[in-house]
Amino acid sequence: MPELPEVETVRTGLVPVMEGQVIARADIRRPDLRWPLPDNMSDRLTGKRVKSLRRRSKYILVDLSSSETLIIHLGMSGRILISNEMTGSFHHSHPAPEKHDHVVLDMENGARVTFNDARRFGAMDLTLTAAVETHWLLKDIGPEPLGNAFNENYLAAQLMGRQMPMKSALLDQKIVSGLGNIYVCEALNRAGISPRRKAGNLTRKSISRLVPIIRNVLTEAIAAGGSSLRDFRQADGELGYFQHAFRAYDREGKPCKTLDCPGEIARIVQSGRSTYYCPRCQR
DNA sequence: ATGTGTTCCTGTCCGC
DNA sequence: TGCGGACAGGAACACA
Repeated sequence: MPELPEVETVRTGLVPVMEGQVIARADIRRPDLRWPLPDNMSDRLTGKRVKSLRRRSKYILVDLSSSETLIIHLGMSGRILISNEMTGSFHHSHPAPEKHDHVVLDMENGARVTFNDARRFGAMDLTLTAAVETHWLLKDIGPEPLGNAFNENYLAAQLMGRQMPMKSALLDQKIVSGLGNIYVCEALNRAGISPRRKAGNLTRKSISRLVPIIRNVLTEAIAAGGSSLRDFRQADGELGYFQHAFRAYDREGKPCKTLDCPGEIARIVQSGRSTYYCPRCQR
């Protein structure tokens, strides 16, 4: 579930259970996700208070009282479940861990935060809070698409001279960070820009239209709680319904939703990933 | 420097 | 119901 709007939704869901709370117990159930988990991860989390939960691109940043920050990336299939102690039995307890529950954090308030990731493309690391921006995973990523640094001038400069298709350009986290396959398709459809268009060939006018469209798509998706695809494990945080607003993504063969456009959505493959677009109105 | 293809891993869905 | 192949929200890495 992992583009910017979904990650932001997860972050928002974690705030009430984690912020200001002490991590009472950290159960690291396997030593690695995409990469090895940090050394002594359990000890470095246990007893630490969560000062704040931030997001950078598709990363959740958990700032701890120890001056360290837990960096979390959900990869392709990562999700975070929140559970509370089951009452009614004499011993209050949580549901038994499920398959692919790799990291389980018990908060002092009784809430349990479980990181589940079947494919294990996700990642976690611990680093000094002061050094988060220079962490190897974060140091080269581009500006936040909802921030001021992402604007017409910036994007024009980034796209200038680029031969790659627009689809690839917007997926490139160095150009702008946080977009993924869904929201790139959606933004390009709304903007009437073909995903195959060479990035360097966009007109200035086209770029000036695209920037606010990207912002709007993301903002609307965040407001909808993100998009829920095949999995909707009801963690607080993944109740999204933006998938109902898709105009292109996963709509192959269906009518284009652009006003008065008689076209239908096509699916093509670009650098190994599905692209959905309307060949009629996206040029 | 740029752009593309491969790779990591597991689960699900679709056609036979 | 089983089996094989395609495909899945990401992105680092190797290579032209």
